[in-house]
Amino acid sequence: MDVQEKRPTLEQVAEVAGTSRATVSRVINHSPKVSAPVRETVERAIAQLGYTPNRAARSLVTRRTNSVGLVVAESEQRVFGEPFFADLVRGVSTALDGTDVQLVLLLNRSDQDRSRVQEFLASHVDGVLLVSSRTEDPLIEQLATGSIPAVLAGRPLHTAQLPYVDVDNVGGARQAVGHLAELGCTRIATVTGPQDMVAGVDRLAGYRQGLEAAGLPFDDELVFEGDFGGDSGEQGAAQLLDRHGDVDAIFAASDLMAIGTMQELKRRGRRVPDDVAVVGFDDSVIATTTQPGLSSVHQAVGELGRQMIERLLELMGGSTPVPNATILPTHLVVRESSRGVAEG
Amino acid sequence: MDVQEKRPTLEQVAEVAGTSRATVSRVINHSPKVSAPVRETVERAIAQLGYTPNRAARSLVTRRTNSVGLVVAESEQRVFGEPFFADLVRGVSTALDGTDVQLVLLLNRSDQDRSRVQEFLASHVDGVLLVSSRTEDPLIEQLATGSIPAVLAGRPLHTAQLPYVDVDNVGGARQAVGHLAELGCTRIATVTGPQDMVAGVDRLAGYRQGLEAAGLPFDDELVFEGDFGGDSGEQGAAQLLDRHGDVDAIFAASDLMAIGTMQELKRRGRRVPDDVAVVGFDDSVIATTTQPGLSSVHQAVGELGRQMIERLLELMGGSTPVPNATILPTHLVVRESSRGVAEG
DNA sequence: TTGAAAGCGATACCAC
DNA sequence: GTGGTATCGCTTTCAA
Repeated sequence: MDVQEKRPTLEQVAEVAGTSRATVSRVINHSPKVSAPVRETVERAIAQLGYTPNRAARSLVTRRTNSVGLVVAESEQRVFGEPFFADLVRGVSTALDGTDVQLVLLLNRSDQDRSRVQEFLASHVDGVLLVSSRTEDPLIEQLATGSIPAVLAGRPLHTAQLPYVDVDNVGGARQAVGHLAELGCTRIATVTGPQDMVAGVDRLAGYRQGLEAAGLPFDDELVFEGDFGGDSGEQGAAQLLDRHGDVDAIFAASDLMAIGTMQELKRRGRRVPDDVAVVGFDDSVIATTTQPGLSSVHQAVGELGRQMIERLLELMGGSTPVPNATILPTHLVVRESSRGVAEG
Repeated sequence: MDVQEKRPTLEQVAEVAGTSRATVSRVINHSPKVSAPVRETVERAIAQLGYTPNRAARSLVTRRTNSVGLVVAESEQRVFGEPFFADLVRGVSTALDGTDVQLVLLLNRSDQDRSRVQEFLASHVDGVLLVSSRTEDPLIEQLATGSIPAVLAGRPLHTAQLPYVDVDNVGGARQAVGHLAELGCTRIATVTGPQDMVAGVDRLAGYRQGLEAAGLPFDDELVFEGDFGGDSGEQGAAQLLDRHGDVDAIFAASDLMAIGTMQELKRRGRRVPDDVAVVGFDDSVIATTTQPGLSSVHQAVGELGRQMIERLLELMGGSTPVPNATILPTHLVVRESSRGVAEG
């Protein structure tokens, strides 16, 4: 019934070490005000008893929990589709290694949950990492006005009240389009992401910039708004080709959409890359499993997690919460779906 | 600098309600020994002040943390590859909804970490979910002898000391092979998983059972041991075909290996499914993105997580830890990679 | 049924 | 430097 083993307390360590609680506490917290010999004695006692501090007792007085919450808007297909989530967690977890800060996971599904989550956060974690691309998420606003340190994954669309870390969506998309242009493509279409998500908006912006840089005109009709899912890729390709049969390249804002695109192209007898070159975004595992291999923009998701923790720990350490941004570089990985078009 | 807002305490609630701490505590903990009118007054006061109990203080006296740890052996390609991890977390998280038990994530990478992790678990969580297919993981042994409730994801190979939840790997594999046999295939090879992981062992066992049920002979030479990764699928297919050119079906113990297999087949000019039918295991997203679509054994990973939490909460509630097993059904999802072989 | 009071195990302030 | 001690917010006897 009883969950915990009887663990030694500060008191007992003190007794063994022949000193006081206070001193033992100082040793544990690496206070400089302890003489070397005493410290040594205490450390021996600690080792001997296998003492570890009771977190609850400590939290009670310090008013800190030594844990950070990773809050994920459960609705996020983008987050849960593909290795994104696993990579993020891995990055965060890696960065937390050796800090004795623990990671608490919170998925808030419904909007009803929000107040519960919010309440929980306020009293049970020292900091928050928020993953929510729904640009209007009220939680963002609440965190911004609240007193608890928070860092966002991804640029918030409206508020810039909170520090955030994001990958260079614009740059990645621009690079992808530039690459297609260099290949000699002149009718470059795009299946873009939802325009109420920043990643969708930014990748579209990058697409425009890429066209501009290549001296190609922007054409509304060459844009299809998908939802990052595979089906919307198929629909997108279908619609784009119906509208403009001369499309010779498609930039899809996600790998899943890119794959959908390639499937539709195949269905229509268009060869990839010979007739239509395709580039995706994410560089997920599946990009390597397609036939032909999918060129894609790589984003360092693990690094994203690592950087978020770094920022957060800074804030928790007392840095003034200047809303600042960290943008991680993205780069294009070229595979067969966009290779040898010009050459071939 | 200060992380916490000034939150109301029991004391304050008591004052507002015109009663004592003790009574308020009873109300909060749903003790029956409180008169209706008093209870009502107290509840009003709680609502008015927006009171929520301080977890640390509570833990300190109850010696329970109200949190469970999800421990994942970081090395697990199988766990982090593909949606497995995300699905599992989602399932666990769903099951925890409304329990006020929080989920703490622990990835232990190196073996050195293990003692740290072990120590942490002992003092900071009320229960443990362990995901580790390394059959000899010492953590299993330690948890089995320890006093903290634990549930395993997947059948442990040697010890049956702990309750576990697993998917029906054997049945799924058997079904896959049976399906291939029904299609008329008679030389059914397999690219199996590592034989030091239970999932690998069980899926191979299922393969054998499937052959037997179909009246087909088992042949060592038709078995290649992969590592669940895509590359090993390619190697496997290559080696199997080199050994036996007449292979007319391949059952791969993971989707990634199945895809590798299909790539190698294509490279050799073997058509799927016409020349060689292929079935994978996992039924992950990528199974739907291949050309042709990959038939695969579906496993309910989310349900796995849900069931694990259910077991764990039972144990934490005081059930005697009878090492028992829960096996979740798997089922085959047929797609093009194994369709119309007999018919066509 | 209700209230007073004794801890739970740490931290941190205050003397020495 | 070191030791005593009040304190954190809650649960839980023990009396009343």
